[in-house]
Amino acid sequence: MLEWLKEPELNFPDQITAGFEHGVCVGQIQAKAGLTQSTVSEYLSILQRAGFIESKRVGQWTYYKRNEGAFEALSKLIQSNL
Amino acid sequence: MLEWLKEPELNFPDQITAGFEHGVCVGQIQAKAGLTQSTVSEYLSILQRAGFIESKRVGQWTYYKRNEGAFEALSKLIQSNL
DNA sequence: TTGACATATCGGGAAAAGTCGATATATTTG
DNA sequence: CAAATATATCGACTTTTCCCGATATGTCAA
Repeated sequence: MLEWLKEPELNFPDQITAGFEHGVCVGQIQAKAGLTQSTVSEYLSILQRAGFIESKRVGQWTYYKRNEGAFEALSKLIQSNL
Repeated sequence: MLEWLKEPELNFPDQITAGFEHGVCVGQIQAKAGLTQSTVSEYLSILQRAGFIESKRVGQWTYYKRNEGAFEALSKLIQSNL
């Protein structure tokens, strides 16, 4: 999922509601993942708590997008401690 | 354990048999880890199969040391794909 | 070759992670 | 407000991972 969210336009061409400035909504991710709605929702919330993605509620949809800063920080941490 | 093996002289001052050119022996790692011999042995063999450490049998001892190349490769992979 | 020591492998139980269906909550529309 | 839709949460079950004791293998020294 994190890979997918690197290029939302490419990986979620079916998302019609507006643009991708807020990210991708749960339903789109679920469809692509082939897991149940509850599993995907929980997974996304874990990633969010870990700081890797951010969410924005817009109407009845929740959009998730990557928090690139977290990945940069992790990359540096890994580089210096691995 | 991987952290420990970055500085064997510092982390395993009790190892007396020769130097550290071959790495650290299982018993030393086990003592520091506080896990059973079998657990540590299995763990080390997993890390070896994954390519992160190398082993050298010297007499009745098996010495393990980090394979820095694997860590560099992983670091690059993470950097470019994260 | 036998006994002592170091390590490896095996089988199983406990803990953690992954996944699901059912249901709750939130939002929009009529 | 009621129905429809999207997402979140809960409890249970399954799968995977972790860790152990017992035992096997390999090596050294007497």
